[in-house]
This record gives sequence, structure tokens and C-alpha cells, in this order.
Amino acid sequence: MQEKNQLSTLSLAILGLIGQKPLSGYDVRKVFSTTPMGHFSSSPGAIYPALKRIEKNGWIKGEVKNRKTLRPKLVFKLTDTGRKVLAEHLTRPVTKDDVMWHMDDLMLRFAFLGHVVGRKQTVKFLKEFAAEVEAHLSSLRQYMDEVRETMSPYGRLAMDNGLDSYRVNARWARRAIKQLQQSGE
Amino acid sequence: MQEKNQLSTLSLAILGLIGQKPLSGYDVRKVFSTTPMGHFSSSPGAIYPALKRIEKNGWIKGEVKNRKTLRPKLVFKLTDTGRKVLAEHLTRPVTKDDVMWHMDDLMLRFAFLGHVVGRKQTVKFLKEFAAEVEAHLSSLRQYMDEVRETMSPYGRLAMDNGLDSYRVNARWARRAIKQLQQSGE
DNA sequence: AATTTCATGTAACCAGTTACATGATTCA
DNA sequence: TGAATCATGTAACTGGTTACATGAAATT
Repeated sequence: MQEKNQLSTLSLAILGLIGQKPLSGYDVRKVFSTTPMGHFSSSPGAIYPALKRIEKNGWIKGEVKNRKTLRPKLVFKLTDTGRKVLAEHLTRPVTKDDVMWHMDDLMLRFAFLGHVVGRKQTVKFLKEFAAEVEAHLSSLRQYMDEVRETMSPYGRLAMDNGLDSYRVNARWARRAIKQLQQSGE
Repeated sequence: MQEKNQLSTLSLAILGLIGQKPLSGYDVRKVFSTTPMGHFSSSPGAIYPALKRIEKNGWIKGEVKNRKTLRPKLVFKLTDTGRKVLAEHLTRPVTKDDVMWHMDDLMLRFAFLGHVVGRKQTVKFLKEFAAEVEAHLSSLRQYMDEVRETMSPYGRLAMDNGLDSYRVNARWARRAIKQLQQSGE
């Protein structure tokens, strides 16, 4: 039905978590409110509707653990299509656009990737990521050289921060590739 | 009327830009679509309503440059209250929460800060920023030590990236402080 | 003459926020 | 027995997205 697997960041986060192990809405909220994944809202008004949407898409399925209680606890697990959609989303090519404006999504993708598709694909992702970051880095450097004089010291410092961030991401990716490559055979 | 200066990120970006020099909606869109500030949507459906909202708040005022054309060009400039609200927003203390979940907003604040309130206040901001980032860094490190063994290599790498990012931000801030301090007297 | 850029807007939609609401279970 | 935590949800609102729409001015 809905082909565009245009996962929102929140949906991706939820799908990825449930992919690791079945969770209830409350469990998801707990993860978002107590771990470094906490920049996602853990508000019920975000989580429960999102779970319903995702279930309606057929990517997860809720199972009622109603041990005679009135308040049923709904534990969601990934369906087969869900796993497929997730894997497809995670392994999409890394674009320039992603690197420029959706770095956080890329990191989220990485965090789930190894678990869903394994080491080889993860290394592939990281290589694309590194290449794209390095490309962007050099074009940013060029842009900066062009506008450097026209900017205030503050503007320059702000841009330096951007450069630093990309640089550290590139280095991290290269390091990660090495580690993953020598950890498996 | 509306006291809560709960600027959304987009409003802050617009307000900050207009604070540097008067701009039309089209000008704002152009900045968002051609500079590193481009992760803001430059879509008219975002910009024009936002400008109206901000104007209704009394923070900017549009002036029609209608050189007899039918399509008037609206150039917005910051009002006095606007400048006050902006300055107040930019100089708010840097919180742990900001550092954890709104790093991009902090960078945006920094980028405008020097222009709006000057070097001394900017340095103060950077010192708070550095301190808060360093504090968060050490608590993150601690958290990581606790959960390190329980995590997959992928999870560990993802967390490493987080640590790297904070580390580089802390270093950047310390460097920026030094530069700004020795650049003025 | 045709295309691109300037310039401003609206309408339908969607996702997320805040605040509210309910009630069971466990712990002090 | 009172508080905290478990557990799920709704309703009103807000802000941003996508797509549509219009037309002047400048460039090719």
C-alpha cells in the first residue's frame, strides 16, 4: 500500500528499537527518557500514536499480554515486512543531503545497522559515509576560503565548529571501519 | 502579551538573520537555500507564515518597498522589543538539557551572539558552554563504562561517536574563548 | 520568445507538543 | 496508606511539509 518508506526519524527509532527486541509503548518511552537516545520525545502523545501508525503500516504487530489485568500491556514485535522495510531504509545509499542536513539520522541508522544487516553491510555503509563526509568537508573548506574575509570572527568560529564536527565524523568512520574489519576474520 | 519567549529554532534563525540586517521573506529563503544554514526549510509555506507570526509578536516590522509595483516587497527589520527578546534568548544560561539535546540551537545562538551582545557576553556564553559540555562528557563517559560490556560493538562505536562529538565541541569552545580574549585588548 | 529568477502567498495535511485523564501495582 | 511507578491513551493546538498558484523582472 504505502511504498514510500519515508520513515520519520521517530518512526525509525521506534522500529529500530523494536527490531532489537519486542517492546511495549511504555518500554519505548523508558528508553527515550533514560538513555542517550533521549532527544526523542518520550511523551505518550508522540509514542502511542506513532506505534499505531506503524502497526497500521504492517511493520509491527502488537500482542496483548493481558494476564487477566484490565489494562492490557501491548508488546510490539517487528513483522517480516517490517524487518524488510527497516533493512531497506538502513541500507539506502548515503547521500550528500543526508550528510549536510541529517547527520543525526545517519547516526541512528548506523546504530541499528549492525544488528539488522550484519558487519559487511555496516562496513559498506561506513565507507559511503566516510567518503561523503570527506567530500562535503572539502567543499565546505573551499566555501569557507571564499567567504572567510567577509565574515565576522564569530561567523568564522561558528564555521570552524562545523568543520571540526565533520572532520571528527570522518575520522570516527575510518576508525570504525578498521575496527570492524579486523574484528571479523 | 506573549511573555514566554519560547522561540522555535526557525523563529530564532529568522530573528537572528533579520537582526543582522533587514531582509525580505525571499531574502531569508535565499540564505536558507544557499548557505550552511540550509537545514532550515526554505519553503514559502514555512517562511512566510513564520514571518507573520513574528511580526504579530511585535518583534519585527515589515516595511513595504512598493516602488509602484503591484507585488510589494516586504522588508522586515527588528523592532526594539525584538532586539530585546533576541538578546535575552541568546544570553539565557546554557543548560545541561541544551547540551544534551539541542546542540544545534546552541550553535545558532553562538553564531548570532557576538553580533547582538558583543564579545564579553559571547565569551561568557562560551565558558558556560564549555563547562556544561565537559560536565556532560564526563557523565557520558561514566555511563559508558557502566554499560560498555553489555553493548554490541556497533552500539559501542555509536557511543564513541557521541563522545568524540562532545569532546571536539569542548575543545572548540576553549579555543574560541582564547581567540576572542586575545583579539580584544 | 523563452527561461530563469524575483517575490509572495494559500490550502490540505501530518506529526509532534502539552496537558489532561484513568487506573493498577509496587514500594516505603 | 500514601507515593511512586507501571501502563495506556485522548484532545486541542501548533508548526512545518508539500503542492499549488500567481505574476513581474531580468537574462539568454
